[in-house]
Order: sequence, then C-alpha cells, then structure tokens
Amino acid sequence: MTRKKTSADKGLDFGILPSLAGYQLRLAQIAIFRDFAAALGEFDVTPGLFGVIVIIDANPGLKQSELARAAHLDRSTVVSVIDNLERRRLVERRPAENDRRSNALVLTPDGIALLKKLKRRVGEHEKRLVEHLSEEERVTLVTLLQKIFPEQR
Amino acid sequence: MTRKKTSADKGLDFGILPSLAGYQLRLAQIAIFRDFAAALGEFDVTPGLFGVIVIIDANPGLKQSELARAAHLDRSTVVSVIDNLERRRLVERRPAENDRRSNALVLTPDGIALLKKLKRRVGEHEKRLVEHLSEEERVTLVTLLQKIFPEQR
DNA sequence: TATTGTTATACTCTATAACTATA
DNA sequence: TATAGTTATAGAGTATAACAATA
Repeated sequence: MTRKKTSADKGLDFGILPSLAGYQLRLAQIAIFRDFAAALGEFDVTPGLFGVIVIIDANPGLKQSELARAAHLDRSTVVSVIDNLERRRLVERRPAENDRRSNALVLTPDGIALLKKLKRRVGEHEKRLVEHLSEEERVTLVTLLQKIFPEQR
Repeated sequence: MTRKKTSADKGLDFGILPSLAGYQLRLAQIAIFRDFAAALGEFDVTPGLFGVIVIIDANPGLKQSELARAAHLDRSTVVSVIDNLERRRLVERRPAENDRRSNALVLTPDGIALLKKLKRRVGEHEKRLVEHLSEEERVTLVTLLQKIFPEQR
C-alpha cells in the first residue's frame, strides 16, 4: 500500500482533474444521480422533477414562468415537465385569478401523497450521501456550496 | 431587510430543498456548467470533454474501455466521443501493441496545443468558482466532496 | 467464454424561435 | 410593447442490445 489509491482499477492518472472543485462537483453529481435513480427510479422521478414537485407544494398556485425561474428551466421546458406531471395526475393547471394568460399550479391529492413517499426516500438517499461525513462536515459542505453561488440562495 | 433572502425574485419558498446536500450540489453543478460553457464555449468543449482530453493526455496509449471506466461512460458512448475528437484532429486512434482488438488513444499535436489553452481558461473558471471562498474553504470543499465518494479517488 | 470496439437505435433533458392570447 | 404559455424542432449526452473480431 505505498501507491496513492487512484480510481477504478488500472491506476490511471487523472492529471489536474482531482484538484479542480468543478471536477469533484461533477463526480459527486454523477454518483448522486445514480443513487437517486436507484432509490426513486421506481417512481420515475429524477432530482429535477423532485425539485419541481417540492416547489409547487411549497408555493401552491404559482405560475409556470415563476416555476421556470425557480427551477432554472426555460418556459418551454416547464411546459413538457408539467404536461408530464399532469398526465400522471400529480399536478393540475388551474386558471389564475388575476391574469387570464397564466396557469396556477397545484399538487393533486395524488401528488401530495406521492411527495410524502418521495421525501422519505430522498431522506434515506441523503443519509447515504453523507454517511462518510460527520454532522459538522455535512453542515460545512452545504454552507460552502451555498457560498459558491450566493445569488442563488 | 427583515425577510430572509430567498432566491431569484418573487420570494418563492423552496421547502426542504436548500437543506439537501444533493440539491445544493445540483445548483452548483448547473451554475458551473453555465460558467464553463461561457468560458470555453468558443472551443466547443464541455466539462466532460475536457476531462476526457486531460485523461488521454495523462495516460497516452490508453484503451477506449479504460477511458470509459475512468470517465464514467459506457463503451458505446466513448466511441462517439472519440469520433468527435478524432474528426477535430485532437485525438488519434492507433493500433494497440499487444491486443489487436484495442485502440491506443493519443493526443495529436493540435490536441496538446488546445489542451494548453483549455487549462488556462479552466484555471480562470475555477478562480471564479471559488472567489467567495478562502483558500482554506476551497481545500475543505474539495476534501469533503472526495469524502462523499471515497471509492472514486 | 469474455472482452473490445462498433453500430443501430432510442430516450431524456434541454433550449431556440415563432406563434397566440392576453396584459 | 411586453409577458404567459404553447408548439415545432433540434441538439447534446447518454444508454441498451446485438454483432464481428480477437483474446
């Protein structure tokens, strides 16, 4: 055990990559996405979709364009996302009160019920994510990530 | 200034999302990808492609299937990635020495020259990434990210 | 039998541009 | 004029399955 453990198998050299925050973020992202898919794939919900459902739940009646900004998506992308969720009877488009151009988005009872299950699964997923971190380290990680893009909350 | 600053504009509620490491990682990833594209878009190089080029540079002669494992890609995906880089005369497929099934991947002189420019740009990009972090915080961040998936280096 | 690279194919996520209806 | 939602379309990135050549 004298050679530094590199990755995978064959002792490949990753050059400058491991020192780059952007690369480590990317690796973490890839692994998270896979664990998330394994944990919630059964419900056909990706991290992005989960975020959309949480945001609608927390802001019932919000408009599609508000959701677009919040979720970092184009308005046109939101159309297909909501089409998808509406087809699955998880979300409803209602006429907005003071603006006949807008839709007011709300979760259906099915959506609310699913969200409850999803939250439990995501909680377990998060626990796996940070299982090698102490509680203090976990808080530090979240804080540092927030600091990277303070404008984003 | 009494209300806690949330995101974007309209004071939307993000529910549990901000407390999730997975969500913060996702946000960081989105912003990083956009800054990367702005900084290197002129060269038509994404973070993934940059990683591939660095790995080939650091391991001249490696096989496509080794690259696949290192870059977390399927073998079939590597085919199109290398097709792309070879069309642009950045990478060459050479016959491997002891295995007539394999290709040995190497950067061309053009590839080496491009990589040099890319590294400079990526350096500037990284600097922007961590501009709100002290050097100590930067190191902590990278360390914590590595801890999330220790098996990955 | 197992592995390497390849092809054909398809799917997900996303964006751009142009349209309509409303404001 | 500007905004909200929509449509048509396209591109990037990825994977799965089946195949030929080679190990």
